[in-house]
Amino acid sequence: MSLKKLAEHLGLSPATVSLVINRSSVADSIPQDTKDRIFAAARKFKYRPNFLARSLRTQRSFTIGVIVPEVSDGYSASVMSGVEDYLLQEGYFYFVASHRHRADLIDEYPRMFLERSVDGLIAVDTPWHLNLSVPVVTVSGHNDVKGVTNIVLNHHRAAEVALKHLFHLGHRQIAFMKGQEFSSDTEARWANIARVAQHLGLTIHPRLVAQLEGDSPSPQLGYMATKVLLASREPFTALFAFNDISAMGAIRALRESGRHVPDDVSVVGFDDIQSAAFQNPSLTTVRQPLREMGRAAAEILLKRINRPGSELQEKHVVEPELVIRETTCPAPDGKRVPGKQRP
Amino acid sequence: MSLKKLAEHLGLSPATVSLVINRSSVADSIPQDTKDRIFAAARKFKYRPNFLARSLRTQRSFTIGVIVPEVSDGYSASVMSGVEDYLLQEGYFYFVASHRHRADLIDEYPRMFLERSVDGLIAVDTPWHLNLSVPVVTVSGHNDVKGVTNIVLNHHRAAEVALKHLFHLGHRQIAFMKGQEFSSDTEARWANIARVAQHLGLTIHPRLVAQLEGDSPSPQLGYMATKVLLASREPFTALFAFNDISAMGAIRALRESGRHVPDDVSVVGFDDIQSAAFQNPSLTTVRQPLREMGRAAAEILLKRINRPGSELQEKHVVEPELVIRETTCPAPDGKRVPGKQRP
DNA sequence: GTACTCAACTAAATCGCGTTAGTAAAGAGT
DNA sequence: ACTCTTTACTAACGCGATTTAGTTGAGTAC
Repeated sequence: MSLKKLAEHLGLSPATVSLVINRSSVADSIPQDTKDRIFAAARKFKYRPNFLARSLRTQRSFTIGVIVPEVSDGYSASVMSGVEDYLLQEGYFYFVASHRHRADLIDEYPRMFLERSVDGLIAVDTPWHLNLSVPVVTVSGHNDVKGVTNIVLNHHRAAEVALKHLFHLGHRQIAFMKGQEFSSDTEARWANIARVAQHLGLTIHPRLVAQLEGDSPSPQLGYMATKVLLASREPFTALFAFNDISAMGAIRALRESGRHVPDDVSVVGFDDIQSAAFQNPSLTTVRQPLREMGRAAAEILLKRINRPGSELQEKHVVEPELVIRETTCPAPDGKRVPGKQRP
Repeated sequence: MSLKKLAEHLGLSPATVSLVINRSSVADSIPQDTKDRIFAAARKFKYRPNFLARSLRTQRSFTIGVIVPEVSDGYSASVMSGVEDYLLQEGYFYFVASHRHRADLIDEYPRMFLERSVDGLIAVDTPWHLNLSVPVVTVSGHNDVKGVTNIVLNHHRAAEVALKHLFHLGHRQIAFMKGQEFSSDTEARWANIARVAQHLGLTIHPRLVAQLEGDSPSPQLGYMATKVLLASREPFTALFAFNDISAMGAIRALRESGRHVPDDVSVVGFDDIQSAAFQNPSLTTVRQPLREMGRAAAEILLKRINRPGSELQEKHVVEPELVIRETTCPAPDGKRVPGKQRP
């Protein structure tokens, strides 16, 4: 059912029908009963305007593109969930594409999105350097491209709550995991850990810093990184993992080496993915409000699309939250800071 | 950059440029050097045909709609990953929408997809009854709508491998979880469990069947269902959970009640999601090839879109696989079937 | 009676492309 | 010299809407 046929059936011109259906102010002078007739016919024939045609004409597709490392990864999926929540509610749809860390795809997909006339783009945990003709919002990462809004965690606070927690439990020999270089969070996270450690008077032993190796996040990466840590024979009583997934692998490696979690080694994760609470022992972790970050990304993007004039918000900072569960406890050697430990 | 401008710049008509770029056979008579000029100019101006216009004209959008219960749920996300894999490779893009079990959205989203001229639809774990004007493929579930292809697990085999495993380990008092009614898998799964149990001579005690209650899959649901099971005081030595997520909750509930997994109670999950392998103890589970199911869905859908004449494949069955890990062991009461136990 | 206003519409252009039917010019055949 | 083919294109319509700049007829003012 097209506008033209509907108009023909009504004995009106397509123009009139279009104006009425879109509630244009030009249609103000059209009498109510004509309008009613039009609406009635539209309902009767289940008329739905063709989005392609409308988008072609108006140059607005009400579609946005989302690029993520991998849809099935819990991090991306949680962010997407928030993005979707807001977009659908506002009548927008979205395309998704997973680049799987392939540089060519990271370049290509945004172009393909533009080819398909998206009104804007959201990039999740993806290094960004392009300057496109549509608004772009990135989630996570330290992107300094002019003109893109960045939704980012307060990394300083995240490092602070985690390290202070461990510090107050008496931990002094703390091992760390560094994320892969391609993750846009890696750098900011690490810089802040270093800063907070210094502030607390903690020294980070270089042999207690393990590098996560591998493309797709999997417990396996944390497992292997922890094996390296253990092989160095440098003692540690706590481990701050890069994320919950790698923490799971780490716990397994620790356990295989005969260490008990948390009695021998405390472990702190990052993200607070769903299953973190149901690990055994349940995971102490720094929660990132991923859904909220996705929602914020979508909201800010639509704002920028619909008010092109307004000044650009370069950063939107969200706050982490320490979720204390069962993988952390006082350090075994008893170097407790008097009066400061928490139960 | 549009066709028209490109043509103008070349001193040719848009028709010619279009024919050449689309490698139409009508362009056979056009000399190679003209073609070269056209391609060179297209590259120079980075000409990309406008998808909206092309789709409007050809009535093919190279876009498909995917409807899932919730993108951030691992099950949907894994299937989507497979779907995406195939679609992008074939030059298709896709919309996603999560219905979150709201009946109105399950109705509305497919309509909105059609409004946006998708060439086909994939529904993941979603009850289906509509008969649409485009090809539809559903993943999982027992949909008997004429004209839709259904990608489905061999549920009989799934029940068989799980129950035989437990049976051969000596388990006779086995507890079960039934999925929520809205999950399209629930019925087929349960029917087959009953069938296999009967075949093995196992009786299913009605008080050892717990119902999962709640919309979004979460360990919490399994936790609560297991609490109910325990409250019945009916003894059991094994538990077949509805999925891995609920198995995680179940293990916690069992542990809280003082039971040890697997020594007191063996647990079998379903799906084999990523974190199943990294639970402690790691989860024995019936693996569903979710990615492959997604890929198959996409592949079959595109086949149906591109060969509208070909006869309809109503079902595509995929095989489950038992992954034996650490949550199952011989039954404590020693009712082993001689010569049949596996280590 | 003329000019002006207003209500109720509509014609026509446009968005960017695909496609069919056709045309003009050159060459080939007789 | 005439017809026929072939080559190398192009005009024009349509896809399904939106939107601007009118048009028409009735009513009102003077």
